Amino acid sequence: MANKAILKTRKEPTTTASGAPDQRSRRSEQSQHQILAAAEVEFTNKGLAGARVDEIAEQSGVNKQMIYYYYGSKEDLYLTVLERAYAGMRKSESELNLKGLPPLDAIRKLVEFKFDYYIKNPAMVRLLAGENMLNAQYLKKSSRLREMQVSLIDVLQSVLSAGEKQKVFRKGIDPVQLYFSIASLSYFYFANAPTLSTAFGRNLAEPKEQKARIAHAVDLILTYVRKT
Amino acid sequence: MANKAILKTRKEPTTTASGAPDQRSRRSEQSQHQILAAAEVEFTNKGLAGARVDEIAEQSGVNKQMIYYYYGSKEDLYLTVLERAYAGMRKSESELNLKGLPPLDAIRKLVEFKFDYYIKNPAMVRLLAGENMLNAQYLKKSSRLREMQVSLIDVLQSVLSAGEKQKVFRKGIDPVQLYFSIASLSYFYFANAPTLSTAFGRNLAEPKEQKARIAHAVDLILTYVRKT
Amino acid sequence: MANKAILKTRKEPTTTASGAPDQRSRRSEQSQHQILAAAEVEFTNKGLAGARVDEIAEQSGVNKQMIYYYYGSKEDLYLTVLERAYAGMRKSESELNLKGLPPLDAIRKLVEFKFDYYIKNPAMVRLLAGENMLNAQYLKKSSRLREMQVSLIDVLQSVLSAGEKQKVFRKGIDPVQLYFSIASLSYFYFANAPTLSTAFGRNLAEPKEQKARIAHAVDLILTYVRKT
Amino acid sequence: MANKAILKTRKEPTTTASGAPDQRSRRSEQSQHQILAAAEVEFTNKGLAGARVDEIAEQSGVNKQMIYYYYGSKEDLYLTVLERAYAGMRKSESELNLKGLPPLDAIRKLVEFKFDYYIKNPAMVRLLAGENMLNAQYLKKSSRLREMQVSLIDVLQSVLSAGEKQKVFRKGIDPVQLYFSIASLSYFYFANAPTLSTAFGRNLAEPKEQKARIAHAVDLILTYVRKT
DNA sequence: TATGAATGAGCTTTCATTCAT
DNA sequence: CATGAATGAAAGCTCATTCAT
Repeated sequence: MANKAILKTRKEPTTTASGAPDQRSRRSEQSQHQILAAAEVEFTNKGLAGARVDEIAEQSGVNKQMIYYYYGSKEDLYLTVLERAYAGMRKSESELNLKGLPPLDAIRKLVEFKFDYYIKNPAMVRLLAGENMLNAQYLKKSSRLREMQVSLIDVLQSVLSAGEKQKVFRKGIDPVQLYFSIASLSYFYFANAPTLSTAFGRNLAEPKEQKARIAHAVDLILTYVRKT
Repeated sequence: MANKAILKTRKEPTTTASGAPDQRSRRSEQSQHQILAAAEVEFTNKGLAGARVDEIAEQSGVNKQMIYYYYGSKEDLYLTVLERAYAGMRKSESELNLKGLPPLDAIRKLVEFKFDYYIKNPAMVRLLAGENMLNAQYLKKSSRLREMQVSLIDVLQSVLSAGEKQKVFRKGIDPVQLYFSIASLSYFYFANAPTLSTAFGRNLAEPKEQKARIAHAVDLILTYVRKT
Repeated sequence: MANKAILKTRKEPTTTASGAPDQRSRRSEQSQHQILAAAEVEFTNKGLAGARVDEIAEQSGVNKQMIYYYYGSKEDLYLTVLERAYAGMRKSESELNLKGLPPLDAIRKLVEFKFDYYIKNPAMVRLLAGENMLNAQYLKKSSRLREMQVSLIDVLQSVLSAGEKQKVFRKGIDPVQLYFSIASLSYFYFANAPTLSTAFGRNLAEPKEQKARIAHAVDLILTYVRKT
Repeated sequence: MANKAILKTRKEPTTTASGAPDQRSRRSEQSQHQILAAAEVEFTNKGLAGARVDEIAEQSGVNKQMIYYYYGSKEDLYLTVLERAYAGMRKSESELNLKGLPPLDAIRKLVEFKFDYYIKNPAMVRLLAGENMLNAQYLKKSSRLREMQVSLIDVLQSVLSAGEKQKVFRKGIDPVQLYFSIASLSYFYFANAPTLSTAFGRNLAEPKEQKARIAHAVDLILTYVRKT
């Protein structure tokens, strides 16, 4: 538990040391970074229950005890990995700048961005899947995670309003429902690639398959929002 | 491993005993059924790695050894649970009878069915999520699972052709892409309900939310297929 | 434990039913025989600790419970196998009829018999090895086994006396020591064949190797007893 | 399996640390040594199948997990015990220095050495017996064991040649056959002491019995090699 | 900070034995 | 006599965590 560890010995990870870090903290930062990198791989591949602390230690090249020194427990380490993954995604979303685009282009870009993000960050899909298997209990537990806004809804609302005003979009589109749909189309493809590839005898990881899928999704969404 | 167990002493589960089962086999069947029921709950809630054989034994009210007697190993039991879940879903799909309906109604029914199935069989979503985390390795391993056809594609193809002929559907819709989209919309909603509910501060498990979601999904898909 | 079982439900094995056995006892006898045959193989191959009751049941084609019905416990079954093996060997020894032969021929025959017996009854060697690993505890426990005389010592004594009288043997040969030596030469070769074959890169199970070995042993022993 | 463990996390036992071992490795070495000592007793007394890891842990006074930490598995631990026992015996054999002795003395010394070694290393006999029950499978598996030469054959060959040249030995003695005979006489006596003591009502472990036995064996072998 | 060693609870699985029919 | 089902103790092994330096 995160709480337990904090009450005991958990060192605040030296993520953003103000001023110039000396040699010691630089080495420390490197260790922490290596642990996180290995942990992300391990948790991503095997989930929280399936992940092994020994494996993370070995893969990171760092002594096992250091994991406890820096992160307190396996669960806390998992939480840190999860927080960073969410933070990275939120950051990318916030850098999208859809508002400046023509509404149709904005929607297209959003759909493509969603697919793109999972292609470039496959860990995210699996971390989400794992966290959902755990009923989002770590997401709920983390104050840092709870603070992260899903800013896209507001942006989407703006885009929809603009599109409506410009008479290119139909009226009354619920931004949350639309966002869910866009999220569904992108997430599902990557999260279920293993079973789908097996059941359909196609390799969904191939770029060609991915492009066709994205094109279809864009088509589907744009057809929906467009004023007929 | 299924193979290992079969090579040893695994009893063939008495699924379909020809003729009237006597008292003994009836009790045996009951034990097997109780094990399966408890196993489904456990694997669904915690995944393969997180599931505990002890817990399955306790919840099923059956001696732990019986699990090994009937199913050989934890992995084999998981595989059996997975096979049954898939079989149940395929069976439901095969009973859909979409071909007799007007094309638009058929598509609507298919979308609603997908949502409905997950509402009534929440285990399926989580088993799929878990199996995808394991890269579909058990799906690949099982010959029974590999044989199960995804019959819906053919049906969907027929419906699309009919709709096209009747000039109610647009031309050139890829049935697989459309099926993926329908599957995405339904699966995502349930698989990601925990994180979505947390992040959006809404309880997606509420019937009202579900109905709104289904309506949106139907709208999205029908708008797409309809000839404009 | 044999004692425990006898106090409870152990059926006296129907080994020698006086008069004509009816159908029931014939089937019973067959079951018992099949169990014993499979048990001998299992205990011979794996020793008492390594043997599996399940395996004996499967190999014998008899229900596992029958093993307990007839023999009480795994240990009792082992004891029965051991007793029968010893009895068979003692019987063969008693049928040797060395006394009628010229002393030198008698000794030669004894040596050859010892080798021969292990060739034809390889189980005996391994049962002896196993029982020695257990510090002969079952041999000690069994009254039937304790009663079995090693009649060969008396015979050997007679042969040595005769040889001495006929001036073909040296004087003062200790029959027990000589017997031990003969037993050593034969037993060792078979009991240690696996490690010897491996360490020396020769296959001691080959007839040619065996014949050479027997010839040497005969030579060794006869050279010893002969009057010079 | 040795391989499996090595592929995983088995620590290389710190047998010969170059340089001065610090306190930490000294404690580690002690733990490893205690485990080995207890394991030798357990495997010697009960064989591989009968031995209990719990018992080894308890007798060694070391946490059970340490056994897996240092040796990987029960089988690997057994293999290590076996390797060490063989290595010790081969080392003693190599230190015999028979070549400098008069041929008859050399043979006598060899016979006495064989008996002596088993008297001083009773574990060896039982480990050999156990390994033979397992068809020498660990002996075969171990590359270290396969490399250990049975140097005595060469030495024996030299001695026999010298004896022949000096006209004290008969011609044409096969060194391997002679070695087998010497090995038989010594091994059998100790390996079968439990059953022999029981069957003959004598306690073969008594020094007096042992001395008489050795004298007989020496007599037997020397009579054989001597030129008449 | 860093490391190897150690711990104890708990995990999956095995096995001899017994029950109930 | 015979059978499949059931039992409980214990086996080998794993794993997150902590100790000691």
